[in-house]
Amino acid sequence: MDRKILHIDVNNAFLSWTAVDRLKHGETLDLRTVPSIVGGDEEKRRGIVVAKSNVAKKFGIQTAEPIYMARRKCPSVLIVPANHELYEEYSDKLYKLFLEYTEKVERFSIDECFLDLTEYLKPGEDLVKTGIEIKERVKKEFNFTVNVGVSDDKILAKVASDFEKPDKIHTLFKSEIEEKLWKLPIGEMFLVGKKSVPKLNRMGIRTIGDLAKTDKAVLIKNFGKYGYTIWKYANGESNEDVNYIQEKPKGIGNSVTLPYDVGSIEELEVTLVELVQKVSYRLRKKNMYATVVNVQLKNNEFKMVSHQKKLMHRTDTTNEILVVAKELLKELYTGDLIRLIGVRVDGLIEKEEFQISMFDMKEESKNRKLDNVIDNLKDKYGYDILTRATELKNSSEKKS
DNA sequence: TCTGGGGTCCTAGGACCC
DNA sequence: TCTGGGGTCCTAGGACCC
Repeated sequence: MDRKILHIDVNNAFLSWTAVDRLKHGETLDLRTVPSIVGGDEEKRRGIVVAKSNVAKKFGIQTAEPIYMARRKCPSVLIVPANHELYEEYSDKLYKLFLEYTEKVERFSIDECFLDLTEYLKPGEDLVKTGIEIKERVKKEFNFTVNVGVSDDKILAKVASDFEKPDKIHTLFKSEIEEKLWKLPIGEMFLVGKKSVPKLNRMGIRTIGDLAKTDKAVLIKNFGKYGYTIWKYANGESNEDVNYIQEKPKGIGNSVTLPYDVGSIEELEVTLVELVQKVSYRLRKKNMYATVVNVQLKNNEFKMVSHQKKLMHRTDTTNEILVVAKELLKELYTGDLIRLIGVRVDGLIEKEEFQISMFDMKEESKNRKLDNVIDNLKDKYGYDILTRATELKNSSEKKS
């Protein structure tokens, strides 16, 4: 069954949205017309390029590279901070516009959607024309541009939207793969990243066409399930559906690169508490319980380690998660200098409103009441309104 | 000059059970 | 004198995406 799919991707999303927002607030310079980047805070050792303007790209600046490198390539590059609330606002606007065309919209990331128009085009309406219409409407109504990929296969639509940027529409129907897809280097394929490219190259696979024509049994032997997946993608046979029903998250995590390498567990615990508070707050906002807690550390040599623990019973309270997270940190910590610490909750399950076990009522009630009070204050006055006693203690210790 | 943060999915090995 | 095999659950690590 052939589908009618569009993949729509915002060009330089974070940078474009920042530029549009600044223009709206009276700024006269359009960031998109100069070498500019959205970057992390260098003083806090988070200095990487998050997004770039096309002008910055012309200087060879690449996403995810350290800002100092970007500056070396273009000393006059303008650096603006990230603003996730703003991005969510623009992402929502875009999503709502897409819903005018079909209810089958999958939000693949903050700046990318798949639209399934299979059953939504009226007689005489054309998929490409609809794609052009959406592209032009976004430009006119929101003042930023998108790329549109058009196909009868979901993954091919995604690959197509990546072809030539910005503000372009491309088709990549199954009937066009030999001509348009197979000549491309293997790394252009969705899911083929920098670790897989050399492995495939060693097997003599350099283009997507080489991959498509390789015996799938050989790929499965060498890469397992992944080998079969990319073989299907290369042959335009992903057959994946547009998942327009919003799925519940499977895990929630926060991590932070510390402003300096930390060599004591007491100091790590201070950040651990903050992370657990943030993660458990988000968990409660989603109305979910966690069944697994996970702690990660990255040392000053960038080596990542993690430990996780399945809980005896599901929970959403700060204290219960914190107790386990502290145990995991103790297990993990070997005395290295630590650069990053992270906390995740996994194995999330939805809260059933009317089935609260006796255990919850007895054991959790105190924790839950405390969390409720704190959450309500955070909702009302902003997330940073409250800090725990441990954090206060630590900051006063530091001052003295 | 020094490398972010939020996710998903897969694999492999060990424990444990029948 | 040697030591099954299948299934599930749990954990650690890694690849990939934006």
